[in-house]
Amino acid sequence: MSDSNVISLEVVKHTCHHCCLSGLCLPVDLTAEEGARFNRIVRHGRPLRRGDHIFRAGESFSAIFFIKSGWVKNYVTNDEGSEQVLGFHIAGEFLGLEALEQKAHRFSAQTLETAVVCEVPFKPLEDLAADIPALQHQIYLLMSREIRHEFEMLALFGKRSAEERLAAFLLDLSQRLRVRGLASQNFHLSMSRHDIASYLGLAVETVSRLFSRFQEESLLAVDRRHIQWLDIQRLENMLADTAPEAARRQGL
Amino acid sequence: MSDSNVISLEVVKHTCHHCCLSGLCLPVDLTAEEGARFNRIVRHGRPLRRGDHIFRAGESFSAIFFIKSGWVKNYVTNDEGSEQVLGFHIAGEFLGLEALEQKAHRFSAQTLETAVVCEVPFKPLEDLAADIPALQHQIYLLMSREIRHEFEMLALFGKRSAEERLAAFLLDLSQRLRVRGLASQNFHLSMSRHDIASYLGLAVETVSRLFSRFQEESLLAVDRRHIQWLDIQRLENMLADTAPEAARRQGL
DNA sequence: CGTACTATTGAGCGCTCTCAAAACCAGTGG
DNA sequence: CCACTGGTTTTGAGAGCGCTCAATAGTACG
Repeated sequence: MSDSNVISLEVVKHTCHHCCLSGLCLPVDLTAEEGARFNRIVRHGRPLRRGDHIFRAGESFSAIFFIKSGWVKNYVTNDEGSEQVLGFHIAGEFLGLEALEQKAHRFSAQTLETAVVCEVPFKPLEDLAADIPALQHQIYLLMSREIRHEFEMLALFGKRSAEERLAAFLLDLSQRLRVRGLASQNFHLSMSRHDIASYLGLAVETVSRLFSRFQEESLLAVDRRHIQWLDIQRLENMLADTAPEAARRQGL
Repeated sequence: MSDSNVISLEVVKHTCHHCCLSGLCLPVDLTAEEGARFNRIVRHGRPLRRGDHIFRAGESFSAIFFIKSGWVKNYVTNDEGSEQVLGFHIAGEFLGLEALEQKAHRFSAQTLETAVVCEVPFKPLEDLAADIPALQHQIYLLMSREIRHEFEMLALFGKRSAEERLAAFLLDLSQRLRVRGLASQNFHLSMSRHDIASYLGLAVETVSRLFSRFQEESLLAVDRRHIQWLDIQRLENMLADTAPEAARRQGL
C-alpha cells in the first residue's frame, strides 16, 4: 500500500550481512569470509505485525536490531499511562544502541506496520568487530550518526513554533527516506496524529490544524496519512535560518 | 570560586589515561603497558579561558575531547546570528562524538569558564582500540551513554511546561555533578540565563521568573548563578510521573 | 449497520512570548 | 571614591500562540 513497503520488500531479498551493513549507507569492505562470519551471528527475523514490540523499556539488553522494512516508534510510558514518543525509525536504521551502557533498554520499540527486523547480538558483534577493523569502524559510524541525529532533533525542538516543528519533522522524514532510496516526495505516514503530536510536543488538534493549513496553502497534499510534497522549497524556507538543517542538507 | 572548580582541580593531577578513562565512571582494565600506549596518543591541553572555542561548527573532525575541568556549551548559530544551545558538558564528559560519521563538527563547543581539555585523536584511538578489547568496549559504552542522554533530553523537552523543563534541567545537572563526585546540592551555574533559556526553548524572562518563583516557594535558594537545593523532593515530584527520569535515578 | 477509533474543526482560555523599563553587576577611567 | 558604560538579570503589562474542552466527521472492522 505505501511506497516504502513496496520498495523495502526488495531490500529483504538481499543477504542479511549485506543489508545490515549497507543499511548504514556507507561503503563496507568485508571479504566473503568476513561477511559469512557476520551472517552467522545475525538472527533473521520473522515479519512482525503492526503493534508488536521489538523490546520494552526495562528489558535487559543483549542485541541491537536492524530494521529491514517497516516503521518503528520509540516511546516511554509515564505513571498515568500516557506515552511520550521519542522518535521514529525506518527501514535501514538500527535500534537499541541507547541500552548498551546500562544493559537495559530505556524505552520501548513498537512497530507501526508490518515490519521485518534482524537481531544482532551485541557481544558476538563486538568480538567480531575486534577481529575486523572495517566492522569496528562501521559500528563507530553508526553510533556517531545516531548521536548526530538526536542533536539535530534537539536543535529543532529547542525554540521553534508548532508550524516549524511539523515542517522540520516532515522534511527530516523525507530526507531519511531519500537517503535509503525510498520514495521521499510522496509517502505514507505510518504513525498516527497522536504519535506525531507526542513526538513534537504539541496537541493532536494543533497537528491536525497544521496539516489542514499546509494543504490550504498548497504546500503539500494530505490524504489521511498519505503525504505528497507540492512546494518543498517553501517548507525548507520555513527552516532556512537554522544552521544544522542547512548543513545537514549538504552533508548527507 | 565554584565548588565544581575546586574539586575538579584534583582530577587534573591524575595521569591522563586514568582520568580520561575513569571519566567514564566505569571500571577500565588496562595494563600498565596499555595505559602507556593510550597516554602517548593523548594531547594534554593547556587551560582554556572563558569563551575560548574547543571547536567550531563546520571544522573538520580528527579528535574527540575530554573535559578535565570546567563547563562547556554546545551551540549552533543561525543566519541571523542568534544561537541555539544544544547542551552543556561538565568535567568528566567527552565532546565531538557527533562529528565522526561526517568527519566534520555539527556544532560549536565553547568553554563557559576556565577549563582544561584533553584532545584524543580518533584514528590512533581507533587503531589502539582494535588491539585492546577493553578500550574498544569502553568507547562503545561512551557513545551509548551519549545516545541515551540525548534521548532522555528529547523526552524531557517533548511535552513539558516551562516549570517542568527548568526543574528537569537542574535535576539533570545535579545528577551529573553527583556522578562525577562534585558538589550537587550547592553549585555554581556557569551558563547565563540566556544560555539556559535557549537550551530549554524558553524566553530569558520566563527562566528568570521561574528562578524567582522557585525561590519564593522555598524550593531552592538562588543567588545570581549560585544554586542551593532546599526541597529537592518537591522538585523531583514535579517530574515524578515520567518513566525515563525515574529509571535514570535508579540506573545511574 | 453499529461500534470504536482516529481525525478534523470550532470556541475560549491560559501560559509563555514580546516589548519595555528598571535594577544590578563588573570593569574602566576620572 | 564616584561616575560612566556595557552587559546581565529581574520585574511588569499586554498580546498571541497553542492548549483544553467539545462536537462533528470520517474510517476500519465485526
